Amino acid sequence: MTHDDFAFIKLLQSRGLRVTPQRLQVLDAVCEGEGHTSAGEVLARAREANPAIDQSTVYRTLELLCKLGVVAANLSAEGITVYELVGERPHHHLVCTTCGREYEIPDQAVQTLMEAIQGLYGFTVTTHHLMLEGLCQACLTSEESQVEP
Amino acid sequence: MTHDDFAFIKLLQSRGLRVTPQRLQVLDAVCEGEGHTSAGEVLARAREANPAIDQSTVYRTLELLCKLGVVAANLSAEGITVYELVGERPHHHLVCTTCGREYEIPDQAVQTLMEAIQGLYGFTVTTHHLMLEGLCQACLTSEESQVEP
DNA sequence: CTTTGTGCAAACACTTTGCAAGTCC
DNA sequence: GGACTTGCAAAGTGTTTGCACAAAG
Repeated sequence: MTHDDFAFIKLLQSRGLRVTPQRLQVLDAVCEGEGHTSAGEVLARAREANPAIDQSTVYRTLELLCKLGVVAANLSAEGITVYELVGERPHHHLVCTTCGREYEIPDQAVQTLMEAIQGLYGFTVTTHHLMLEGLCQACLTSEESQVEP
Repeated sequence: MTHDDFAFIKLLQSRGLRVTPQRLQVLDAVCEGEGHTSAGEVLARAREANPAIDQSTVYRTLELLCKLGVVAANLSAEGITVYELVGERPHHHLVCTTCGREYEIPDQAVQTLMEAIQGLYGFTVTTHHLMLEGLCQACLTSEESQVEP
């Protein structure tokens, strides 16, 4: 997924925020990443464009992007915060623990679970993004076909 | 939920591991916590019994307890690792973001989701414990009844 | 020119590690 | 006694903060 610099610039301006090269570089860096990107990866990627950019700028900018609703923050299974562009539709991710690939799944299946929880327990789930770990089909079949050592 | 010191001692012995006061204290500390307990809380609680116990001992013991299958580690929404005693049945947690209370829900509803994911995407989810954030019924009604400031 | 944002450096919280001394069996 | 554990202290992550200088509007 790619983003729209122009829309982002207008968004910043509409809030009275400054348009700086660093902000554009951080947003670019998040976009370059497929799926979820850690702050460290964003920093590394942003430094390709601007070697002088500081980690604190990256963290502050990511926080800003979250507040603006441009990116979303989530916890990875290792406990570090990962970021991704906010798309049009809500969705969730399946992360393969073997190959590391990420698969997007639509919200509807999960929505059913959330509604069931609401109905049964009167609990309104506000977690809008799940990252489920597991084994993807490709890794599963290749694992079955070989004898474990 | 409480635990069985005797069973734990036998488990340690059966593996050729030493039974030390620290190990019992850490297990006690995990048990004293309702629901999920962070390593820091375990340390604090264990120090009530043994002020000299070290943080590294707590971390090492928690790791051991996980390996033995006595406790399970999970990530909290804030990204810190939390521990809980392994109960008989698989279950999941609803954590209220307002009052902090935790509610246990049985595995079956969630299991349906996992099976649906398996069927639709061929992805085998290995995440066996979910912590969903949200608003519990009590907090929801008290929030509705008062005007937001 | 004023306000906002950046880089720098230091501090932070949580967790892990190496090693000598202590403890369990 | 010998192997396993602990405490201590230090280092390692990932993240946050205070502040002077730089840059945007």
